[in-house]
Amino acid sequence: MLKVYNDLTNKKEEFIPIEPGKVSMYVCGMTVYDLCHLGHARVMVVFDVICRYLQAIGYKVTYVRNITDIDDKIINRANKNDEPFSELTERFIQAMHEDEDALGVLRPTEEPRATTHISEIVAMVESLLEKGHAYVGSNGDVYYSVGSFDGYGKLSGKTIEDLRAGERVEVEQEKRDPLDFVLWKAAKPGEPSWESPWGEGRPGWHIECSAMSTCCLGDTFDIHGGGADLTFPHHENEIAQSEGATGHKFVNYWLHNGFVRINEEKMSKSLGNFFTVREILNSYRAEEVRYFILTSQYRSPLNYDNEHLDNARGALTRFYTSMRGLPEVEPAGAERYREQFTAAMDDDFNTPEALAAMFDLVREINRTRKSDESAAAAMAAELKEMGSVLGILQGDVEAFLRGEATGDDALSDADIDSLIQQRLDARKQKNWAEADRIRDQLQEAKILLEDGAGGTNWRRG
RNA sequence: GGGUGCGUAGCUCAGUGGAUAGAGCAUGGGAUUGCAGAUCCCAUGGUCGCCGGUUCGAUCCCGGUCACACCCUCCA
Repeated sequence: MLKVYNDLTNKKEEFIPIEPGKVSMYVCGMTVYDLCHLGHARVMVVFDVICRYLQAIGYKVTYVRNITDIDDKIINRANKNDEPFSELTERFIQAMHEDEDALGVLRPTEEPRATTHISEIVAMVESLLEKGHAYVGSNGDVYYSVGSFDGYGKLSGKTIEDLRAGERVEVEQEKRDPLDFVLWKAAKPGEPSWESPWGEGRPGWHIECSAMSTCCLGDTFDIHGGGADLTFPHHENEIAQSEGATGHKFVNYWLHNGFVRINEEKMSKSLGNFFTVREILNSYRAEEVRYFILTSQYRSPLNYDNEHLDNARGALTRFYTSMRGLPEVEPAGAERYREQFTAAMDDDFNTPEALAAMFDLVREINRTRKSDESAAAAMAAELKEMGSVLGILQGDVEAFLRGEATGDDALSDADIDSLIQQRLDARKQKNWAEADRIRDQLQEAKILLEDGAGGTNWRRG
């Protein structure tokens, strides 16, 4: 039985979809004015794994993740670059897709963009106006009237009084209440804009998610996800908008992932202490980054540290080493580990615990392979299948362990094979000094040799 | 100040109302190896933040307290 931690109730709850066998899920995606950083990667990987697991246990998942392709930051960046905003966003959408692909993140079912859903957004704003949840300011902005919505604060656990007490924003003159937020922003001269009943303008940030999620998944859907910083105000406002407009419950389960931290500080664009996915992929393999993300439960903070990425390499090496040299056969023989794995994932997608189950299986494979290679191979196939739910261990075993030659003076595979052959000859003659010299020489080049019963394996360390 | 979490092995993290609290890495020993590596076995290592309550029994539930993080402003 799958249980998920629901931020709406602050409890772990049994997951019951609206429609048996199907799951509708919406995740707040990127604002595309810059490259993805590790925080974005975490959202992508976490919800990718959630989606994969839901599919693995038999659900047909409709996974929608939006792209915010119009907002202040985009306009500012485009102005700074002196280019049309749409060129900027196209470029970073493409970059985002490249990063996702690199990280093995499966594409969502749909990736709606704000600029292609203006009519749905306008329709929702109109509906909110009709129902008395919104008003038009004299400057042409349309605002949501927070006080008109009874349930405001139910997701973030705040009350309107608390919010007033913590008020830190300059009051905008047009707003009737400082807590009100903009639904439709009137265009200033030269800004990109769309027609609306209230004049030329563009959507506010919160309304696009309400409009697009409702449009793609219906008034009520199963799961809404995103980073923890979106809980308030973004998701709170989405609830107010959607429930205000449709009169129906918006979302049954709210899931938020924790932050990536670096040096005990939140990694964020405003602090400028972020690593882009690309930078990290210069030093580490995508699978290592993915593994690193999965070593913590999705709601917990994730501390960035090179040492942790190095550990990821070690752990994956252990996984791949257990599969090395075994034939590809039908999975079998790992029932108890599979149960352990499923129990972990059923418990709010507990990937660290799921990985522990896989480590237990690795030991079992290594124990078994000495006496019964075909049984070990079947278990290795089980391991690979579990890995597929997490999006790891799908690569070629030898390719992973041997890695890629880097640098101009790096040895080619052929060079290495030739040196290994020379060493084998030396060993046959019990010329240990020469054998060890070759091994040390290879080790200088980060090539580690492993003598076994079936010959000598090598890997890059 | 308000909200939401969290505090478990040296590090990163799991877990549980009850018998010796687990994993990976790290450390020590053994097996294997020409030596190593990989692997297996064993071991070291935790007063489960602190105080109190409920209970036959709490690390786990409840209350309080301290520390930390995030949110209350754009942010994944």
